[in-house]
Amino acid sequence: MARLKKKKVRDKIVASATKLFAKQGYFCTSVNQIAKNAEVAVGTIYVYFDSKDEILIELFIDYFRKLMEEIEEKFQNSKTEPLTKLLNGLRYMVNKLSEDIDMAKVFLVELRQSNKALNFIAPKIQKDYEKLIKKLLDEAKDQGLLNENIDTQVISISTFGLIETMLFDWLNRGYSKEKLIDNMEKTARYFVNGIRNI
Amino acid sequence: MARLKKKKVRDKIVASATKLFAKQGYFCTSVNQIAKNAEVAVGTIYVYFDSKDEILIELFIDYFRKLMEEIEEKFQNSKTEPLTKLLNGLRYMVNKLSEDIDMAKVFLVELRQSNKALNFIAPKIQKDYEKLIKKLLDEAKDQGLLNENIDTQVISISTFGLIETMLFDWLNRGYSKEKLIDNMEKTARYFVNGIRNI
Amino acid sequence: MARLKKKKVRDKIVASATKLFAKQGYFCTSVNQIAKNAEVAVGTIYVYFDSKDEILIELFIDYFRKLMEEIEEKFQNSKTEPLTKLLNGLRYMVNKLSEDIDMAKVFLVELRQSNKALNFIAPKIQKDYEKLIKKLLDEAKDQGLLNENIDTQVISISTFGLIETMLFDWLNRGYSKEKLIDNMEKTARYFVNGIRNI
Amino acid sequence: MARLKKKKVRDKIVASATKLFAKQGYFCTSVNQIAKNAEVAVGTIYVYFDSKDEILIELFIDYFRKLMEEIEEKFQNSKTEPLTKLLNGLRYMVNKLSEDIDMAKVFLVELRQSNKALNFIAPKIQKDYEKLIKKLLDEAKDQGLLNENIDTQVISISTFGLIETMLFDWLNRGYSKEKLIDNMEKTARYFVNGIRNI
DNA sequence: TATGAATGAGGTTTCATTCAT
DNA sequence: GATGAATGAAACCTCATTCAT
Repeated sequence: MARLKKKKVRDKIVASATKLFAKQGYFCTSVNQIAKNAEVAVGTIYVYFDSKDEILIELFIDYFRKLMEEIEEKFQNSKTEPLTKLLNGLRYMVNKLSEDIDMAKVFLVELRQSNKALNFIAPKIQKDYEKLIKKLLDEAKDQGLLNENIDTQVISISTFGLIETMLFDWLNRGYSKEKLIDNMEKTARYFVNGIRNI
Repeated sequence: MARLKKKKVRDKIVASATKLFAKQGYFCTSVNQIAKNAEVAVGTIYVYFDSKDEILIELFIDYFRKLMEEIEEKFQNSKTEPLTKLLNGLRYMVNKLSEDIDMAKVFLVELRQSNKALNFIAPKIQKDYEKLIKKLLDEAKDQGLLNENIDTQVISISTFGLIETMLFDWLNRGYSKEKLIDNMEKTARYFVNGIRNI
Repeated sequence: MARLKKKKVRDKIVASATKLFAKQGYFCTSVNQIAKNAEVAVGTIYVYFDSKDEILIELFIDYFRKLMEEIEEKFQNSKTEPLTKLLNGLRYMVNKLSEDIDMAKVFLVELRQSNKALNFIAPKIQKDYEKLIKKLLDEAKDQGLLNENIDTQVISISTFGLIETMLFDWLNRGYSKEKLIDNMEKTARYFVNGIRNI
Repeated sequence: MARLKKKKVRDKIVASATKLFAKQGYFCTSVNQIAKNAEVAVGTIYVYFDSKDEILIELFIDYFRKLMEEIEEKFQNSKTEPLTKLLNGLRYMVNKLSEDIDMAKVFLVELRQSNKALNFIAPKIQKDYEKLIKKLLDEAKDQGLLNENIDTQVISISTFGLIETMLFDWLNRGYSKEKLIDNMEKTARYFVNGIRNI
């Protein structure tokens, strides 16, 4: 029971921080604001986190690990053709992030901050993503779906960027989620068409 | 002569700010640091700029306007095939930005900050870019180089994202400029291949 | 207990501010000085007050409300003749203010500053004072002690001014408190003689 | 001609300072503002005045000297009864100050500032005023118009205060100049009635 | 005389963090 | 664990004054 409550307080803080970071950015959000919004005292935050930096970091790691696990599971279980898997994966990620706008905003903006703490996290996230994609592409190569001299690393980087870009544009212009998914589908298809062996 | 000196001081401030914003980010750079690095007094900064925000904004506008003008000129003067023009343009932008690493960093990171100031600038920059690209793509469509149902807006957004992504990856991993250009070439070719009418 | 301490810190800040505002004026007193003199950290001041302005405002309101309540009580309880009440009231106010020189100085000087904050406070104080005096004078008129065509509003304004002037002169020239009270008695008597119906 | 221009520039500065001090107060007015408003360069101000303080001081002295000279002349030339002269003098001063609202504001507010510079000037002004009034009252005493044990010093102080108060109230509440003059007449008559020997 | 860019000390305020309760 | 008053370094910005032109 105590355990449960502990979880609840921590979650309230994370939710509050995510929301405020998304709305105002990391630097324009004060720990006092996070506390007030989470309906706890400032001191309480420091019971669960060592510093303001830590909130951001843990928030990221938690979210991204879950996302990666979900994707990986999707990739492993299915027997679909690898390039279709890739399209599905990209759609899934965009869809998932679009369901938690606050997280998406934090993900897009703060991941690029040259914040001391994040300097350490951001590359790790991207590396995890790349490993996933490269495995898929190697599989595709093995099946002869990709030309031999296609650079799989470049594709990893690019697809990550396309996800970011599409989300960022959507957040900025505020159109419907359907339009976002449609845009992502299109750009992913263009790109995959470009690398597919014909 | 006085005019010349005035220009010089302003330029020193802009250079100092760009460098520091790139290294530490906007929020972790203090006006005092900018002043010290530019070898002027703090007060001098406020002779040329109304606020710290203004430095960032003017710095962006100045740089981006120049970049856009150069690209536009390249596009207009040449009689090359439109899709090749697009490839050339993307290469040119990456090349240009890679030559001023500090500016590139600021461009990639701060443009996403939801700062009051930037909320105003970022969309304008992207809109300028889009207009340029769409004109090119419409030209390509007219010449039958693109399939009729290709979404030119999505392509504009995507190519902007690919430039950002490639640069960001390069800055993070620190490989050679040749490798960066090569990566950009590849991803651009993949993408253009995907939309080209065959 | 915590409550008690909280009250004490606030009081220390108010006392420190009053003293320094009196000695140096509002603008020549820095928040750092107030903090140092109150033996608290600068930040502590902003726990209790929103801004430097607020300190001045709250300090005034607190003091003046108390003073008005005391006078009102004196006026209501006594069955003395109204014009004697007036003389007593004026003497009481001068006496009271002379006992807290710092407060008197702030009262005399800062009340005239056209500070945004004070523009709001000063009129309120004077209105409260006027209401009190006019009630007394109307009473006197009813008893036939004042000529019918005496302007009670003018008298309110004037007596307020006489208090201010006598105090200001005393502070400037630094004579004994007895002399101050004596001067106030005299001028009040001259004035009341001038309006009394004979 | 050069002389004339010199005068003109100085006057422009004084007029600008008076206006701004009246509107914003001494401390909230910057030298740059004064310069801009006077349509001269900042440096020019320091050609004519040693410091910001000096502007305020000279502005006061200039104005008050003229005012006193005018009153003195009025008092000397006339053969009117002294107490009527006093009433006339008070009316004249209020009338004069009410014609230059900016100067009146500065006069009323800044004269009380514990500004280092003015600490020296304010008493001098009041002393000049007192000397004038006491001379008049002594004359009245000699003619048997005042009771022997009337305190002429107190009256000097009080009448100065009444002028200030009436003006201050007028500025605060913003009624017509006729009403101001009427109020001053009334309060002066009440007061003089109170001291007149009957 | 007149200019106005340059100065830098000092102003108010914020805020991540601590610690006694 | 939970609290929130207290801290003080450091942030941005102002402004009276100077001085080379």
